[in-house]
Amino acid sequence: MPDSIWLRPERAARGPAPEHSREEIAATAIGIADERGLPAVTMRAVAGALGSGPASLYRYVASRDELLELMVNEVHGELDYTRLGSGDWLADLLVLAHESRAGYLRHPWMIELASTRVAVGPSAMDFLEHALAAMSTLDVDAITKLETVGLLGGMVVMLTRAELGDQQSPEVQQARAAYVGAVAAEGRHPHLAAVVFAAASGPAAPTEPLFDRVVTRMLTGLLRAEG
Amino acid sequence: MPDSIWLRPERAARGPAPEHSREEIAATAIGIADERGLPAVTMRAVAGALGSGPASLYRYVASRDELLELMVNEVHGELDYTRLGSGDWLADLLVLAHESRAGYLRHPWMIELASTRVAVGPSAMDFLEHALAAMSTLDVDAITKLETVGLLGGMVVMLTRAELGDQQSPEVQQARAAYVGAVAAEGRHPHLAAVVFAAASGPAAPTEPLFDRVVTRMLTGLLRAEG
DNA sequence: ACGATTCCGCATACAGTGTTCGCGAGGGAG
DNA sequence: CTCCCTCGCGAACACTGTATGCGGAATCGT
Repeated sequence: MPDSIWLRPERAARGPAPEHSREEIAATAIGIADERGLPAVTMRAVAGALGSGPASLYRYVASRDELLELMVNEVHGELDYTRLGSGDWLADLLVLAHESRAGYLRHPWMIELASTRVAVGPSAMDFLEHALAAMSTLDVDAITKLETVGLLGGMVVMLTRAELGDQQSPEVQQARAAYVGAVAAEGRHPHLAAVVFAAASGPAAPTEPLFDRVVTRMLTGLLRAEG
Repeated sequence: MPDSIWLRPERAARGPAPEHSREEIAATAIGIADERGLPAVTMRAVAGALGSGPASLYRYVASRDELLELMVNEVHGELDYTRLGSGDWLADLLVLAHESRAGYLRHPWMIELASTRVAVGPSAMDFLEHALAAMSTLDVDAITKLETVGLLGGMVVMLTRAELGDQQSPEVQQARAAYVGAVAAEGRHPHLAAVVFAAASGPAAPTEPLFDRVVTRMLTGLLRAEG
């Protein structure tokens, strides 16, 4: 029995009205994730922030996964599409990429979610529609366009993750740095040692131009007329 | 206190010898993941397959995360670098990309792990060393090369995930398909509807050439002399 | 050769997770 | 008004990862 939360009515036809809306639940969960990270988004925590017990949440959501879907959808709903319609497909796709990136920067935990699951909700459908609209003048078959949107989304996730840096705890970072340093000092990885030395002296390169350059390269490569 | 498993000696200086090796533990966990998926890799399951209790595993590994690190390292150790050394940096990087992809295809759960954590272990260091060696003749600064390796790895993950298709359970897939169909039929997403229609009629496009094309495009874009 | 020391294996237990069951109460449709 | 459906939720279950403390074996220093 196919059962998507987006096909289920938010309010039942009969009976008392629910005390919370999906939007409110999503916003509450997002608040928790923003300030304490994704692992803190437990059923108990969200229910508690809503002022009720864990079991009550299951009246709105069939599983924790669906709760996460609600959160992702809400963030996708924050995106702004008013800068579209330039007439240039590449410019429009870059706008979409930047909007997407902005969402990830506002809610870093979204990166982890976007890396694992493919967003399928009302807001994701709107995003997809806009992306396809941007490519509507291109003479490429529909499936390629769909793949392009998928790869573009993945690329934004990758680049934004790199931009945000290591998401791990300081102890893990320190442990890894110690190990990499040991390997570099050990002498059997000369190229690695050179990079470690260079990274220790110079600061991180500016990431802003990298984003547009990489995305543009990929898109033009994918959508070249020759297919 | 920095504490990486790769800096900890596998066998202590004194005391009895451990009954299992890290390699054996990793192989056991990999076996479980291969046949029952990553969530089935619990401390109890791995310990049970090794013929002991859960607490024993913690003599070898400080946490479940470290167990996963062992698994990732083991798979990276399967890669074959004998096809390198062509003299052409792009060809060599493509070989590395294909080797990496082969590892993901052999162990699909690796995709999920690679999406979340950055691999840092002996085998990952070897991979990195080979990648940097391939780019050694290029006149690009070291940090850019490092970024390139990271982006290349992420790209391979993305493409291989797309190649493997939806990793979700059939019920979830069906539910999502039903929802997308409903949105397409609803009429307010014309471009989406067109793609859904096209996808329903034609089969999936050949992914093989896509892989090389996308990777090549990205690499040449990143490593252009103009930087 | 022989203690002293150090580490291994493991039974047990704990805190915390997602999730289910079953009930009483209250609102909406007829 | 009445019936029935739905909501909220206390309590419990099956798990998870992880900590503790112990007996005994292997190794080192002498």
